[in-house]
Amino acid sequence: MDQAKSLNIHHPFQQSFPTVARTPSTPITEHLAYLLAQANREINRQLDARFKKEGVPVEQWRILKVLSDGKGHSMGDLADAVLLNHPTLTKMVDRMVSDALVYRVQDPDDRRKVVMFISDRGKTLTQRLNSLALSQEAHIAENYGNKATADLKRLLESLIEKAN
Amino acid sequence: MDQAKSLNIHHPFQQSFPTVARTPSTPITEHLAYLLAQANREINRQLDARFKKEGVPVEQWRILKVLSDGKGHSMGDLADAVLLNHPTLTKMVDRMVSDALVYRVQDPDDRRKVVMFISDRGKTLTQRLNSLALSQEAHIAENYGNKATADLKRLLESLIEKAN
DNA sequence: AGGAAAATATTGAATATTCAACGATTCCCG
DNA sequence: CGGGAATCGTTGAATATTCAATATTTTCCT
Repeated sequence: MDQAKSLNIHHPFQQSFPTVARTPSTPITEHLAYLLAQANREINRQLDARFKKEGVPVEQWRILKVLSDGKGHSMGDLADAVLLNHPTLTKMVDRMVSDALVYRVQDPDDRRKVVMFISDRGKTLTQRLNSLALSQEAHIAENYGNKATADLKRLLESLIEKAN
Repeated sequence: MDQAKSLNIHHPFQQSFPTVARTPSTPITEHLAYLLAQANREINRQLDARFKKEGVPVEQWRILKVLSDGKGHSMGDLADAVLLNHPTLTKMVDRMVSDALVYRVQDPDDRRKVVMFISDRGKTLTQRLNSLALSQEAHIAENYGNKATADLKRLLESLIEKAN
C-alpha cells in the first residue's frame, strides 16, 4: 500500500521541500543539558551491555551496591541514593524480592518505614556486577585518560553540589 | 491492618537487624556512570520544571530545536540527534503532529523515508523554549562558574567522542 | 533483470514509569 | 491527651518506552 495514504502524510509542496531562511540559534549540541544526556546515555548503554549476561539493569546494580554495606536502608533513602522515584523503586524492589536479591523488614522503631536488606544471593551477584562495572571504568580511563576522567568526575561532583 | 501481614515482610531476626561485617568496595558515588546519571537527572529535572508551563517535555524541545534549522530531517537522523529510540520517536512525533508542532513529508528521493518539518506554531513555541533553556544555562554558568561550565562541556564532548 | 538482503519507519504487545490517591503510622501542638 | 497535619511506602490507572515483528522501498550482487 502507498505509505502516504496509510500515514496521513502532509504534502505542502508539489515539487520541492519547504526551505526557509532561518536565523540560527545555539545548536543543541552546545547545551550542557544535552551533553549530559548524551554522555549519560552512552555510558549507561555500555554498562547495561556488560550487565546483559547477568540480566540485571543498571538501576538494580545501584540498589544492590547501596545495600551491600550490610546496613538497612529505608525505601526513601534508597530512592534518593539510586536516583529513582518512590513508586518506581517500590516496583523494582518487588521484582528483586521475587528474584531473592533483597528483602524487606519492617522498621521496629518507626512502623511506617520499611528497611531493605541485601540477601546472600544478592551479595554474590553484586560482586560479579562490581567487577563488570570496574572493568568499564578501567576501559574508560584507558581510552579517555586518567586525568580527564578525574577532572570530569570532580566537575560533575561540583555541579551536582551546586545544583542543589 | 497490620502492614507486615499485607506486605509479606520478612522477619529474619526477632530482636535486632542483621549486621554483618563487610569489606567496603568503591562507593557508587565514585563511579563515573553514577555521577553522569545524577548530574543529568538534576539538570534535566530543572529544565523540565522551566518547560512545565509550556507543557513540553525536554525531548520535544530537542526535536523542535533540531528541526528549527528549517531543513527536513529523516526519522532516523532525528532519532540519533535527539537521543531517542526509533519507536519512541515515532510515537512522540505522533503526539507532536497532533499538536500541530511538526509534520511529516514523504521523501520523494527515497520513499522509505519520512522527512520531518517544523510548523509555524512549532517555531514560535521553540523560541519560547529556547529562551527558557538559555536562561537555565545562564543560571548554571552563574552559580557554577564560566570556566567550570566550559571545562565540563569540553570534557563531556571529548568523552562522547571517545566513547563511540 | 531479478531476487535476496539491507534500510527505513511503523505497529502491537509486553513492560516500565509516573501521577494522584490512599492507608498506616508518627509527629506536633494546643 | 487528642486530633489534625506530616511522613512513609504502596497501589491502581494512565502514560510512556521498549522489544520483536512487520510493511515498504531501495540496494546490491550475480
